[in-house]
Amino acid sequence: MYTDPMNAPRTARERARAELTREILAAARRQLGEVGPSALSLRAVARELEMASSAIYRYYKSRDELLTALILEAYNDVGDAAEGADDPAAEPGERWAAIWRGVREWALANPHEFALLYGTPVPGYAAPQETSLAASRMPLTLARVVADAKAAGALRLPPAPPCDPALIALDMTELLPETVFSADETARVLLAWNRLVGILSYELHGHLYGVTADDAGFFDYTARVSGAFAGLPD
Amino acid sequence: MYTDPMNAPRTARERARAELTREILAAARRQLGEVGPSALSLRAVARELEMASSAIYRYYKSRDELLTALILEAYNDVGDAAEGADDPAAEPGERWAAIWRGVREWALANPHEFALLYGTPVPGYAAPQETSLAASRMPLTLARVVADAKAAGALRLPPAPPCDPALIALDMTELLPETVFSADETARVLLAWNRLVGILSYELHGHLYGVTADDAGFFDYTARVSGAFAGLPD
DNA sequence: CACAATATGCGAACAGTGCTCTCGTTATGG
DNA sequence: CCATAACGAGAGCACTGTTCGCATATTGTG
Repeated sequence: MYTDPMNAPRTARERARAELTREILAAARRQLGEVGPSALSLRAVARELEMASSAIYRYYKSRDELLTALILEAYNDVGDAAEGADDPAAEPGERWAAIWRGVREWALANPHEFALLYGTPVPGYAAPQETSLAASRMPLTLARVVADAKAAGALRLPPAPPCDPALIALDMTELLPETVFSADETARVLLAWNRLVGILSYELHGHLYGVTADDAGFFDYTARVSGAFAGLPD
Repeated sequence: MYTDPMNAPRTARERARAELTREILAAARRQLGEVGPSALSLRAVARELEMASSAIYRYYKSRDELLTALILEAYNDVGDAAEGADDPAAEPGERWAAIWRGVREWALANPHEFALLYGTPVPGYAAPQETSLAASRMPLTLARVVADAKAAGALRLPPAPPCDPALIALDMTELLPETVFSADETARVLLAWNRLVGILSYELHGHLYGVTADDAGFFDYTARVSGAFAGLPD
């Protein structure tokens, strides 16, 4: 966790507050890993920390705010997993597959966090700006592979129905300044991102039961298909 | 609702029981449409029906069982939407797009039901046999378009990484006896089904905010891309 | 240093929830 | 006709998120 030196806690009280805020989040996260988002109980978190349940409200205004903090953390976690799995020196196809596998491993190890991010949204959550930035880290890691391949002149887009530029609002050039993406390329990357999350949702939520015989293998196949569609060579 | 004539209610009590069972489900569904799965309250359902909350338990053993009944109903609903949107006499591409649009309209009109089916699973979910049959209706509608195109010799599979047959457990021939699907074709249909659900999840859960400029248009584009990948002509 | 302002922790309380159990009442089948 | 089974109602249990008032501890300031 990065601490802004300008806003560093100066008094003992502020220091204790920062620490307890993190401890509450950590306890909530432990509980989340065990019981899932819908069963996350503020009172149980308070019990684990041996404090009154009402004291939690000095640090988080509501259960939803605590969940939002967990969401932010989880977005950064999956972003870390994606970026950590990427080896920029490798071949595009290998980079792509490694990122996909990295995200899958994170999702299998943290299914409740994954559900928190990509499953049914919790009742009254309103994604703040900070969240959308963290949320973009994982898909950006995918996009970077495509961008690098394009910069190297290695992008090979297989034929497919074209995407009307008017359908896309996202300006990829803002996020990856050194590359210019066409609407078609942007759309293909978006679909790859959606595919990665979609296939993991299916696997984690049991929709592939009796359908696939080898989930890991089918996942790798899906990664290859998506990579090829996004224009990665071989 | 189909009533088995062999198990038709014979006594007044059985008749009342069947009716009340349906009324409870209907009230639960009304409530589901308003507040979503996680906030569905058994007691509120009982209030709406002006009965004691404990009386509900004579008809559904638990809240989860009531939710399971709602899941079954929702699977059949989306199956109805898909089948109802399909015009077997139309061109494959048109059939495909119509089914996709039909499912999207259902999902937009019933977001909580959609979340119930394809979002985070509720606590103790145990999908009975009946559920998986109902769940297969929508994807089967997609598969039928591909099967018919193949039977007409119109299937044009664009090049893509091959799918190892060992990865697939589903035997499509069991579901569509008149056509023989290769593992590759089966995989492509599976991915199309996953794509349809995935893109709708993104749209409904707000993951496309600031990304797409025209959700309906992007959805149609996604349908075309998926149809082409599944081998539908034009 | 003294003091007012503020931050914090606690316990009680409120309105909910799912669910169980008991207890009369009512309908059913032998 | 009567024992049995089903049923509805209500009380109660163990929870939940959240609010409120009160006591205590820590501040910045006069």
